[in-house]
Amino acid sequence: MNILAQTEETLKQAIAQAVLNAGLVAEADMPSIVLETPKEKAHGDFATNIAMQLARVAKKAPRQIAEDIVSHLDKSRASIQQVDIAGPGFINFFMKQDYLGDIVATVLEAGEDYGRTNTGEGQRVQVEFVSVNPTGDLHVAHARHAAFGDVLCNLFDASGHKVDREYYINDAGNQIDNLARSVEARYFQAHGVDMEIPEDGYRGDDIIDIGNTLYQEHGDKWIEADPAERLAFFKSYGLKFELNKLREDLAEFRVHFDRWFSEQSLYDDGKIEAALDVLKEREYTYEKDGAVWLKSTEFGDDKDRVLIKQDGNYTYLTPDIAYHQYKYDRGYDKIINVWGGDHHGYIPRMRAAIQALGYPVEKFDVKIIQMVNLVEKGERVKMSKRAGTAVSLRELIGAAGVDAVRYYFVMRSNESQLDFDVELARSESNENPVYYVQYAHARISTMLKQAKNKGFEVDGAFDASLLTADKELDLLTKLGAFPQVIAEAAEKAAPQRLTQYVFDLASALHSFYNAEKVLDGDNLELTSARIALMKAVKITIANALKLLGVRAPEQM
RNA sequence: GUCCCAGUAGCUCAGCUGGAUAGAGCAACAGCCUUCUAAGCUGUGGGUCGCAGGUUCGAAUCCUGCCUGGGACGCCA
Repeated sequence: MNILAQTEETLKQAIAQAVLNAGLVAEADMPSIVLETPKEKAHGDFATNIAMQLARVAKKAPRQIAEDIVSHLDKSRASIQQVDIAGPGFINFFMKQDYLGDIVATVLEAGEDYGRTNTGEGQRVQVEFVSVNPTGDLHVAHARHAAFGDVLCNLFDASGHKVDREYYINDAGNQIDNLARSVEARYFQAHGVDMEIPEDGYRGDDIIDIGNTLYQEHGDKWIEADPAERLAFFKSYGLKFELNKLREDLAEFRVHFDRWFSEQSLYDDGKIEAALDVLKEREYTYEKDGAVWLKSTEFGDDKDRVLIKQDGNYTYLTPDIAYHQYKYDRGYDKIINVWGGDHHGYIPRMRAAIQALGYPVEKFDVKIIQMVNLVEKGERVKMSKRAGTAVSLRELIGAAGVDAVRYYFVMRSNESQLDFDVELARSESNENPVYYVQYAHARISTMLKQAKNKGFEVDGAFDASLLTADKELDLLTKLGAFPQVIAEAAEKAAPQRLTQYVFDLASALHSFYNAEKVLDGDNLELTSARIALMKAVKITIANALKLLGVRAPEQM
């Protein structure tokens, strides 16, 4: 439990009690008390708008209500120093100076656990993300998915959820046959035969690699082989090759999955049949034009969807329904999919399918990641995966580094399109906020080293009440907010809150650094307190960066 | 035509459950290193929050309509 939240809770209770004592409203009609931290210092440490909220019910002017509340407030209860009424009816609270005093000790004691909360109450969350077809390289847009999904999972974990990260491998559809035929063409090309890549084939460099590797390992063996046998082998070979590459690239990007789930396994284990049986039993399917349809319109979809095509094959949707049934059967409290903006139209039919299966659709949620446009010299670069002109994740990492790429992609709202300027990400300059934050961490490291070298007590007792300078109070307030930032970022699935926070914290640190001297031989008491403060800031920045999957360097 | 996302400072973007004078970075301008890392700090200028209505004590935020840009509307995946 963190200090700030406790203080706020006590304060809220005191306010609620005052409202009741003033007879403004019946207990049943009591609105929830909202506390905010004002931007202006003149508006106190906390403020509430409760008087305005009550204006209607109590049929009184907000300022009058505010006065009633204040006169019934038990100031002794919550470290309140002073209360003001301001503006249209805000009640501003100025806290006793030491209300922030325990924060440093709390942070130091919690260490790398500082910031963790249990707001998730152990709920089990499953997050499926990336899930790129194993037919080519991960490119820029996938990097955004990977960074977002991974940080989201970290946030869930840090806020008391139990998370499973899952990658759905599309290893059963047409595209895998296309992969096999593309590999075949590259294999023959490696042999010197000018076989063309099929129309729907993949033209990425990775396929050339596969063809060459295959040719080196197997020589001419497959040239004269039975075509069906050859394709079957090339399919499984290509799949393995691609999956390994995906795994390695993601690992390098510091993204790991708890489970790689094979679409093919849904066929092999009869899960698709089972799901179809349920849909049929519940009478949400019908036959028309030689195909089997799902009555998704009964659940708000624009039109019904085909489950089994005229040719007897499943559409993409069908195994995916079985997959989601299986997710539900595993007992998750939340099932989250991270999809690209171009798939948003897929959401209504998936929701419909879940309801048709008889499962609670509230558990299902989709986070949409909008497009990434690559920008070079101010102009958008057209990318095409099929044509092989997309910039791969690997190239991106090579150019800008994992830290910068991850930070950059999580910095903005996932729902906004993003222009990614390669040169900007590449530039190790002040345009890159990740360096700014890392620098703050490294700066503290250096200070602490200096402190040791100069013989200051680094791990001793300290008196936090000496931390009264503006910049210190600013740091303390920000430190105290960290657990709440994590909880809110998780709840709203908004990792950009975390980058924003850690940037602000770094900013406060730099500002403090330039305003005050930490190591002061003439004031050992204050020095001890400030060293403790620095350690707390360092821990908090490191914890935040860890959630972002960004390194916290000791020196730069 | 229907649906989704976006439109906020010159540029890139934040903006919480509706709150007080709408923020940050970059760019521009003016300062700060014999002192713990100047990859930093301090200050200045810069805004009809796309447009028009509505809801209310109060709207960048919620509702409706419209405009602009992007995306999606398949028995592809």
